Amino acid sequence: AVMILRSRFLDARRKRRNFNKQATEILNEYFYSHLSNPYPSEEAKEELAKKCGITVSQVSNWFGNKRIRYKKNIGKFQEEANIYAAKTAVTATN
Amino acid sequence: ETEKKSTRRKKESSDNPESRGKPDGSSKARKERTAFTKEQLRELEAEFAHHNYLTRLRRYEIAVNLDLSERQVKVWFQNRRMKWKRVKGGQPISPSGQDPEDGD
DNA sequence: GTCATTTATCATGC
DNA sequence: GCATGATAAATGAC
Repeated sequence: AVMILRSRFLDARRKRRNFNKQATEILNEYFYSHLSNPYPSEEAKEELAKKCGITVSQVSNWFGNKRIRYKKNIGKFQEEANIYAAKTAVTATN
Repeated sequence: ETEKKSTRRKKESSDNPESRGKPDGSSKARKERTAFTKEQLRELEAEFAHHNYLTRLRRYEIAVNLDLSERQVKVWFQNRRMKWKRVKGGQPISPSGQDPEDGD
């Protein structure tokens, strides 16, 4: 019974703009090549942010969203998981 | 003054892959996300404008007044402080042209 | 206390 | 119409 209306005038905030294709590419590469521990360190975030042309906060947001959305529906991300897994040969292969 | 945000906590490798902020299966169902009313937010923000920090007495008074738990009031102030730091430290001055948007 | 994080929800893009 | 980025309530580590 959530009868609480957020506000009459929905906050004109949250201006969302999609990232570049290559930025998403970079982020996904990192995510799927560190799938066992998708938690980039602070400096890793800074590096990703620089490479993607976005802020560190945006990198954190992206990983936060990606993690939970991946967890909630792994099946939906299987295809792209394959794609990026093939692109990167890192992870724990020692 | 050369000091900055040096030693940031790190907890990784050589121990527990899990470092921080990860609700494990040990916690009971997470509380449903409460949508605070405008009045509640108004009061909270008004109080925050006076004091960034709460005394226990004040926390109790506010909780009773707004019909919130003390925990909710506490957490709200914590989150608010974090947000304040973010906004304040993010862009103290506008380089060129202001874009006063966003900011929940 | 701070603070990265989880999670739901919001607002937008297309 | 969902995909996606951003925000905020809630949690847990420290």
